[in-house]
Amino acid sequence: MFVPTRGFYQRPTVEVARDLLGKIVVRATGDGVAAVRVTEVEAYLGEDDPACHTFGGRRTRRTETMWGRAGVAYVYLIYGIHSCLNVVTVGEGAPEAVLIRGGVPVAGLDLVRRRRGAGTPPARLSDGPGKLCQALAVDRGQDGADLCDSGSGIWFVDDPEGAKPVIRAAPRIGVDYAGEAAAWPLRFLTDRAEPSASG
DNA sequence: TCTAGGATCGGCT
DNA sequence: GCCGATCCTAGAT
Repeated sequence: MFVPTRGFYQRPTVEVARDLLGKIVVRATGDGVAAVRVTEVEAYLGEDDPACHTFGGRRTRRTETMWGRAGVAYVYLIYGIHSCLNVVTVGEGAPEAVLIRGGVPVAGLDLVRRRRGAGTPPARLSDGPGKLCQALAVDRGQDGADLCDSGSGIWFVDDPEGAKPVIRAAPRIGVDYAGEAAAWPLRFLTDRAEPSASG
């Protein structure tokens, strides 16, 4: 199974975002292995993107990971409750990233159910950024984890079924504060992704 | 120090 | 469709 090398991530963020669709996030912990096929992502374009944490060159303790090398995880806490998993792109000094917004579990289903609640419908187990992190036991402990090294406990692989997904673009979610950038079509979904209320 | 607000989610109406 | 949870971050003082 092909594991993307660092060069995969050292490319323009939108390209990486589209290519991450259909890939599988694998997460190994002491509890076992779980994996989710990515169906929805968003691109965040760094210093010139008002929706991005590093807009205007903001470089703080939280965003430090985004300023570093490509191919590592950027994980932050939102609303004091939920973790969000991002993939750092481009390279040193270019603080851009792809937010993994959602996917469908393809391995370790029992583990995912245990983490998300036994009664959760399968389609709802990881169909949001916070849910996906809960399903894969990702929190800020994974901030800075190297996605090119399976020893980090989190990495991507190609889908063995391999079919190139149909991709459509849409405005990003929850970034109304970003003015016209909120309308930029930087959210990418596959045909399998659940359409959201906003379309 | 203090304060406002957030790349969300689930429960309730 | 609306709203509260919950706490960290960033910017202001």
